[in-house]
Amino acid sequence: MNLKELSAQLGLSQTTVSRALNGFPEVSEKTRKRVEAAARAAKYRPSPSAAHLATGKTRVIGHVIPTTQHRMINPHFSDFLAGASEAYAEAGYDMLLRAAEVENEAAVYEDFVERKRVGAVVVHGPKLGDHRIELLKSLRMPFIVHGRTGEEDGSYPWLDVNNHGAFETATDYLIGLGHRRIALINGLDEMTFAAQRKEGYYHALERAGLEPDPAIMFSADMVEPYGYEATLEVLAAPRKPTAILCASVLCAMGSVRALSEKGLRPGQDISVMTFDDVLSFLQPTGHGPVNSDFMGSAFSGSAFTSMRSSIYDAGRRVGEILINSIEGTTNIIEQEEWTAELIEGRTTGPATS
Amino acid sequence: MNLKELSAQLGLSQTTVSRALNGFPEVSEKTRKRVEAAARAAKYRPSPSAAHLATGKTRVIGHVIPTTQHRMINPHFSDFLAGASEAYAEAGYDMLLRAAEVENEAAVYEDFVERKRVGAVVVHGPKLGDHRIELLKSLRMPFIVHGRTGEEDGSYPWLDVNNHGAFETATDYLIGLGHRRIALINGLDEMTFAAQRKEGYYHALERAGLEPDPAIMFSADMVEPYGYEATLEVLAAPRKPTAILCASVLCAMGSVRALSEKGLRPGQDISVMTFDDVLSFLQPTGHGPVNSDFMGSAFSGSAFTSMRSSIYDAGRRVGEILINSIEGTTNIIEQEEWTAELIEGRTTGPATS
DNA sequence: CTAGCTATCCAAAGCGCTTTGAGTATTGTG
DNA sequence: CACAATACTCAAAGCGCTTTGGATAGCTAG
Repeated sequence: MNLKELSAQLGLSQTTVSRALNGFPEVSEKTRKRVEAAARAAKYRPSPSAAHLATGKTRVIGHVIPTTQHRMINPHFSDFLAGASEAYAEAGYDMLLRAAEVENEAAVYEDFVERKRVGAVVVHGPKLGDHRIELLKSLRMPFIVHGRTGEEDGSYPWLDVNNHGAFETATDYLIGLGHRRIALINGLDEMTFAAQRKEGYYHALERAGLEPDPAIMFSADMVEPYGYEATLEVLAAPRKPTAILCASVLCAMGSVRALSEKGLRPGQDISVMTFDDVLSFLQPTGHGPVNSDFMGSAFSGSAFTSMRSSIYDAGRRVGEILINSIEGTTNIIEQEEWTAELIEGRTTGPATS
Repeated sequence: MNLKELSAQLGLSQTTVSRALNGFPEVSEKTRKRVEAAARAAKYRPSPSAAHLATGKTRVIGHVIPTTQHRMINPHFSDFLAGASEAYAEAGYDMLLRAAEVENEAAVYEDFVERKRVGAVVVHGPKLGDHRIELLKSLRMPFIVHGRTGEEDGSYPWLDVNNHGAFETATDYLIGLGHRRIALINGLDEMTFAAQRKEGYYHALERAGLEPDPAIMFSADMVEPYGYEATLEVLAAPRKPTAILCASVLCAMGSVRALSEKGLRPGQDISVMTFDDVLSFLQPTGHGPVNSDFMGSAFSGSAFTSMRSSIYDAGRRVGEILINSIEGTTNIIEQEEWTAELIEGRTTGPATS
């Protein structure tokens, strides 16, 4: 069923039907009702391609997913996507995913613009001084960044968590427990979030009169084996740290694995603290297996002492902001900083050695 | 730059330019070269919407992601998507994601068809006797299933791993090590893959003259806390099993966590075996942190004894098959069964007690 | 009673592409 | 050399929608 058929069936022109359906004031309430009823009955749905061609607007948001060794389609990324796609769906938008090698990401954006493939994009994993921001501005493609580039010039929209503050708070917390030597298992240094977390960590150490030690600071993609290996190194360090601060619960899981292999109990023999993105596959299900109730401890739920901020919620909110900005009348550049919440779990305790 | 401008610039008609670019034989090789060069120089790219409108074809593949408590956008799902999206990108296709509640999935497919939003879809997480297959057939929407519905009637395309065989092999392997009591931490019973795995497990037990015991069989969404909780139950069982068979490395991680909390060493005090989807965030990075080389053991890489089949590769292959089928001339219904590979790790050993 | 509004509705153009049905050179054949 | 076949090329229609620029009818005001 298309517009032509529907309007023929109603004995109206395409113009009137289109206007009735799109809420224009030039059509009487009576006919609008009639049109809407008929459209519903006939299951009429306008073709997005035709609408796009006619208006130049498309209700599709693009995301490019990088395809390198640093495969970023990891649980963090996918939880974010889940949140964003729900926001899109509620607003009648769709999410378009395109895989591309990192060095080709610019070409993809150009393609998006030239073909008018999407109406906006969200930028993932911003680095310090990320080129993509300028590119998108010059292409006049609406966008929002999940994270920041480091330049706080108010010139582009973003949503980010207060990484600096989160790691400063975490480090303060550990110091408050008496820890003087705290290992840092961080994300990749070139990523803004990791750089800012490291700064927060430095800041807290400095205020406490502690010297940061590069020998117990690590930087890599936040995967489980990394947390494991880095922790083994930490344990082999000449002066063994009494606490470990991780950038992701994935690393922290690896860390705990290494510890238990060495017979160390987190929270007692050594403290482990982490940033917690509330990854969905680590949450208690609320369902549980057939013969068990499940609302107990969960790995990331209550076990880890952590700085918590849901990346799923961030995705949702990013979607909302983006859609508001491309639909909305306001021209303000939204920048939203979330504060991670300190959760006291069972993996930290007073410094022992 | 659009077709009209480009052809004006070349002094040719739109017809000729379009045909030159789309490889029609009616245009001389000389003009084709000239057109291609000009198109490249002008960075001309045809509008997908216009092409769609004109041809009725759209190079977009739809995926619907369910939004319930059983949040399926988990690492399994996202690794699959990563693989598929790469296959799409290479073929010039895009991936469209739409979030929907499970009970609304049918409505989404109807919407896809009615609006011609996508050219094909891939069906995730098939259940026994899944309704979606018949729906898609009746809607005449090309599709492929990742997994199976249980009906092996050759009437629809799918790609799946040999779940039955994988769990039969795994169980055989454990029995071969002397285990007589093997716990099963399975996926959700209504999912075909879980049902088939359970059958494989039953089959092997039966051949060995062993009685399956519902008290040590679990069924739930395959998340980490589930593996943890189920393992605690296993350990509390009247007659404690000597081995645990998990449906995902996520469960297995939870299982190992529970074991180490109880002071049990996997592979020595108790055996743990799992299906391994080769999830990307559990693989060794090959990069490693600044001060370490990383090619050591990885959680899922070499540690677990497992039945291994990459879900990322499956996504890639599904993408390829689907694109071939919608572009191709052949009309055969592709059905592809992969065999999971037995990997001997360090989490299994002879039965002890 | 009629000009001037307002409230409704409509025909047709246009978005950027593909494709049908012809038209014009160009070449080969008897 | 005439005619048919071949090789290129093109104008125009159409995909399904939105939107511009009227047109028509019903009312109010002068």
